[in-house]
Amino acid sequence: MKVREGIDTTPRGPADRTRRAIINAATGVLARDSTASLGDVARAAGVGRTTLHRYYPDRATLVRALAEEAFHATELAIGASTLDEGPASDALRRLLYEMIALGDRFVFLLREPSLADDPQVDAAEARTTAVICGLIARGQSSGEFTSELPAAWIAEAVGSLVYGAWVAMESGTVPRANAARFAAATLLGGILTSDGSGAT
Amino acid sequence: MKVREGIDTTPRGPADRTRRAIINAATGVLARDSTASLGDVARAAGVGRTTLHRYYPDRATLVRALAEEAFHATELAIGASTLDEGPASDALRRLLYEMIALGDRFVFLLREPSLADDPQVDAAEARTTAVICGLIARGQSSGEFTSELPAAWIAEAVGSLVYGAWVAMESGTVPRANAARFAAATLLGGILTSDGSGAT
DNA sequence: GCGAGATGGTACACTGATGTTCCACTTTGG
DNA sequence: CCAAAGTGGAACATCAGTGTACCATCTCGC
Repeated sequence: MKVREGIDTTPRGPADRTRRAIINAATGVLARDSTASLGDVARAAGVGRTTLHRYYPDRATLVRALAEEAFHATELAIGASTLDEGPASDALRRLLYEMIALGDRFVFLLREPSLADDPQVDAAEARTTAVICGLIARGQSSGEFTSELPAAWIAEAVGSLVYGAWVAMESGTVPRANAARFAAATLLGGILTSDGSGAT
Repeated sequence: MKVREGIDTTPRGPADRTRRAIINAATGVLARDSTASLGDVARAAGVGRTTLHRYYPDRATLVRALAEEAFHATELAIGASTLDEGPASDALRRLLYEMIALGDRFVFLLREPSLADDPQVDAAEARTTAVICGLIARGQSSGEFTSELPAAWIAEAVGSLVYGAWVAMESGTVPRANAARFAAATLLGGILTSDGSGAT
């Protein structure tokens, strides 16, 4: 039917609308419970299980499509953060905002067990990790970021905090509007007060 | 057979040794892949599937036992951190070390889907969260920790970074010996250099 | 109105995990 | 040495999720 799918977002008819609905709902459901049945997914998408299978014959096919979509969105988010421009700390802040805005789509990638040692996924993950590590390294060599922590760890911390922010939003611990700001403040400045220690 | 189990760690016979082996192996396997079959768990424990069922008739029973064990270990870790003593920042550092040392057992709690809305688990989680929030609040009112971030968010960040440290260790990104130190440095001080910005 | 496309529901076969039963074997303690 | 406890394997019934086939219905654009 179509040449490529998932790359351009123009809906081309009712079928594409359904496909979108499935992708979105499935990402949401599976991000929250990776053991959800396809029936659950179909119901969440407001679609019959038959229809779901018509678009994605396999569970594996569906998961793969979701992963590609999620990775694509992640790469867009990274692109939108213009990591090469301006101070590294500002760039990192932009990145956190964009990644947290990904919501479901980022968390799904972390939580879906079948993606754990998929070579395709590993490659995509390595690509995005490399970009983030590049930003960290830039910040380190410019003196903005500490060099006492390895860039790879900091990149991992970015992911963890984005995940933590999602969980906090999900559970209502933190309002959506504040999550990104909190995460950025924590990562960049830590939680210690600048002056050091406790005056009464 | 026994009055209570899991509370005191004295092995009372070969049966208890087996029980330990199952608990440990199961925690490790399920923390890494929550969809692992009971056959996988049994094999990892070096035990027949029959024996596994003899100790834990249900998968649900097994998971519950693992969760109780993990929570117990977490509470021990919190206790060992003596959160009430000394500067809050030191206490928090101790907590991070202890929690990261939990390894599998903490991660299992986060990753097992069936624990998601178990009331029993929620209650236990609320208890530990409250203790951690208490520590954060102490640090905030003493002026050690910033008051611009809600304590609940910081508590969430603690969990996220512990998780991130585990992932980093697991993937070999960070050596086990450094993980806790990195996580503590990140949380407390952030990644910005103290002087502010980039001199060449 | 009508045919093409899209959908939902029912029914069915299949599969893998699960939980149980039974039995033979090994180890342990007395 | 012997009984009791502990174990592993095979065999089995069950079940939920999965994937497929078929058909009735609905809604478009023409």
